[in-house]
Amino acid sequence: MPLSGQIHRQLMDAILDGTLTGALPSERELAETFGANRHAVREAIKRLQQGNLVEVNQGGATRVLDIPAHAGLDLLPELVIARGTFNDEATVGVLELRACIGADAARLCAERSPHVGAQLLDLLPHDAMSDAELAATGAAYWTALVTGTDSLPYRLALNTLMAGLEAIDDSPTAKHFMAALRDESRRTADLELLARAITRSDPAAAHATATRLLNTSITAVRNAADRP
Amino acid sequence: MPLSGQIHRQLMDAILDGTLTGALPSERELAETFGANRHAVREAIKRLQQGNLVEVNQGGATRVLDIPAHAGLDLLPELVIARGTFNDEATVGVLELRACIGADAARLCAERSPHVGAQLLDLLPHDAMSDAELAATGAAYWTALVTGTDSLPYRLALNTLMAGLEAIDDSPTAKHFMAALRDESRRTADLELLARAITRSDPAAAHATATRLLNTSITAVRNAADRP
DNA sequence: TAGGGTTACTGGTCCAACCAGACAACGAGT
DNA sequence: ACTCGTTGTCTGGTTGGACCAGTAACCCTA
Repeated sequence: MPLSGQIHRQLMDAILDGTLTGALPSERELAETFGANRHAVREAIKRLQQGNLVEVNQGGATRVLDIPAHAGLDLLPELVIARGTFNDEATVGVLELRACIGADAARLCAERSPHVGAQLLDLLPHDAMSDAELAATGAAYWTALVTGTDSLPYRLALNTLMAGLEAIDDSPTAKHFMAALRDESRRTADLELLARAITRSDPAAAHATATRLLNTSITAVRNAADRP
Repeated sequence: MPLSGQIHRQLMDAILDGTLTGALPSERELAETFGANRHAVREAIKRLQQGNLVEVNQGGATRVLDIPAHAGLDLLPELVIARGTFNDEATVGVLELRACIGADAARLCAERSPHVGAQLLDLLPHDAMSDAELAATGAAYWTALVTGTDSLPYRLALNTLMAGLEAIDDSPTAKHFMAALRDESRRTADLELLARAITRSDPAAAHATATRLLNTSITAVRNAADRP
């Protein structure tokens, strides 16, 4: 990993930990403590700034912002694996958000792009698939569905949420989450039902089926989290 | 605006225009064409990288990524005012997303934090309010409601969506959008109904009321867009 | 013609300055 | 003793030039 990337990560972790609050040390100081050049530090800070984690003032100090009040959804991947360990609460939140948006996307897709239903039928999982293939097929399924909404914001929201969920892979403490998501990808019956609802332009059925499908994972994960 | 910020903006615009595709010119070239130092260019590119707009490879070229496939929701502000002029289609998408998430947040808030209802009653608009006060009160209302979901992801989603809608301010071609959003903030009756549904822990009513409230703005905006 | 090595390009890092804005400490005037 | 302006020193912003570290294309050889 490039040096500026390492610095970015360490600063990010410190901010999410709460280790780093208020005013950051000066760029010159940070450069010295990290044993790096000031430019490397600046590039790291530029990325934090882009993520609305810090506020930079020429002449004044760079300050850490209140995360819940200022950060955007692109923080999800960091949140899910914050503090080095897996963060159950945040991940359930991501799944809830996904259920809400996914169901609405299904509705819009049924309204606007019924022809996508046929594509979705080609993206149903088989029993013979490996875990990796399963994940890829699942991602392709939802990508196609969301593309059918004809709405770039929905598409971007899917990207952001999937990035958040992919962060789970990096954490060994999250096996039950992975398992629950795999189980969801294997629910061929519901996935097919959803595809057919879209094909026949039935927004209400699409919404209902998607809600059921996506909420099942949430309860599965909740149960697994309670008895680990 | 800092120089690196200007460069960032120009590159971003060129990417969203489709003017800039495939491989970017080298950092040294860009520095020369912008009449700036290479470090300034690098900082701009670091921000593009953080937004998943470009892919940087040491030794190889920096390439523009496929935006719908890779960018995240934090791109919304840029999207709404892309190409210098206002982008109706994207903005309607943002409103739809907001309606979907806002209604779900209302449901969760009613389930988990009924006490927030009282706060919301204090954040109802008065007739005497100026446009700025109205906007501030509206923002505070939804912030309090989303905080009641006890879910950081929902909070971050709100931040991202509000950032997208605030970008409208910068565009003079979007008066009808501004007007529609102001009208929404003035719908005291529905806002109060929603607050009371939350107070009495009635998720279904909260969801329904929020949906009605938020969808009204969408149709209002659609009508205004058709007859400008 | 197929292979490998050289070379010219890419981004990554460093150093050492200097510019520009903010802010606090200090001293003159009241 | 208090107020207010000046000034010094801190902050981030920008510059130039140099070198390291990869990639990829090119050319020369077997």
